Amino acid sequence: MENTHTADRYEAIRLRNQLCFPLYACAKEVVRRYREPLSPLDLTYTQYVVMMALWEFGSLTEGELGEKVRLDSGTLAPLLKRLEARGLISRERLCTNERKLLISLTEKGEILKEEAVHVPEAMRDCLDLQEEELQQLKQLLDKALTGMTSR
Amino acid sequence: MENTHTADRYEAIRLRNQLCFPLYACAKEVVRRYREPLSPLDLTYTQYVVMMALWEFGSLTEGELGEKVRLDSGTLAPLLKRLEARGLISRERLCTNERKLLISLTEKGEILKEEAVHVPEAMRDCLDLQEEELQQLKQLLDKALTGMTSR
DNA sequence: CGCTGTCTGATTGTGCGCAATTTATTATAA
DNA sequence: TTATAATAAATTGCGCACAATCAGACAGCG
Repeated sequence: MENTHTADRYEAIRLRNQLCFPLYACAKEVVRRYREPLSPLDLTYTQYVVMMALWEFGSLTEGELGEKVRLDSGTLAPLLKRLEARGLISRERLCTNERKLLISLTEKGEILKEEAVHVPEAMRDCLDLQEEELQQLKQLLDKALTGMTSR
Repeated sequence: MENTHTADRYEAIRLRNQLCFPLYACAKEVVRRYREPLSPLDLTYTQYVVMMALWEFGSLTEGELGEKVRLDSGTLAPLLKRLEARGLISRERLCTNERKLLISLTEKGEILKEEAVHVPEAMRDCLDLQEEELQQLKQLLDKALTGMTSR
């Protein structure tokens, strides 16, 4: 027993035994593969996620938007300024509460949604997994994420 | 049919229907949670991954190391310089091929391995999943990663 | 009214992450 | 044996990502 323990002393810090490393590597690879289908829209993956939130939920304050896409103000503020500079969104203070910044789609931003519907098709076969495995993976990730949010 | 198609036109770009978003969000959250257990070692998650590769495989060229941890020279070069500046690794050109840069652990870097063995314990309950689910998740991610690498 | 504390974003600083380009070295081929 | 091509890192440029800090706005209380 002691022997086994000694032999396995470093087993837990082997790369191949990590769960988080493939998670981290897989996420990076997927984001990298979004680049091509997103290039006609001239959006990064993160910008695409932000736009999806706005397409789905309409106008949101920066805080609400940050919750949806899980980004803080340090990332979101400059990103939103870039989207505003391109005329895709507007940023305006609420008159009822000047602290809050309301993010809304411009017409140009709304129109971009039409091009965006083709992105998921282009990404369909990105992960070489069966339909059942994809669902299983999504379910596990959603569960993991929920578990981490509530703690 | 046409009706259904029209109604579901934007279904695929809803945040909640994305597979890649929870993957991306989950990976970020996990990396964030590594911060605390890694702070005694004064390593970022990426640096930890690089050190794991060196602890496991010994000396590697920058190129080989990059393959193991899936990082390119643009990320790796400055990261390795920071680790070298802290005395954890050495960087030296091979005399047989001056293009290649051999990365090796210093004694200090080797010693850090002893502290690192406690990191996985601290992260054990990070993901609120059953043992079986964790294995399933790892298996799916490994498969997805393999599938993306070979294409 | 003025004080105090909280709320909401903005800013700052450091470190990835990666495409694209550059530099230096080695291999090859005319 | 020079040209030429391939290789391996380094550098550049831009955009996240996030902790920490800052600043303005609001709410509530004396």
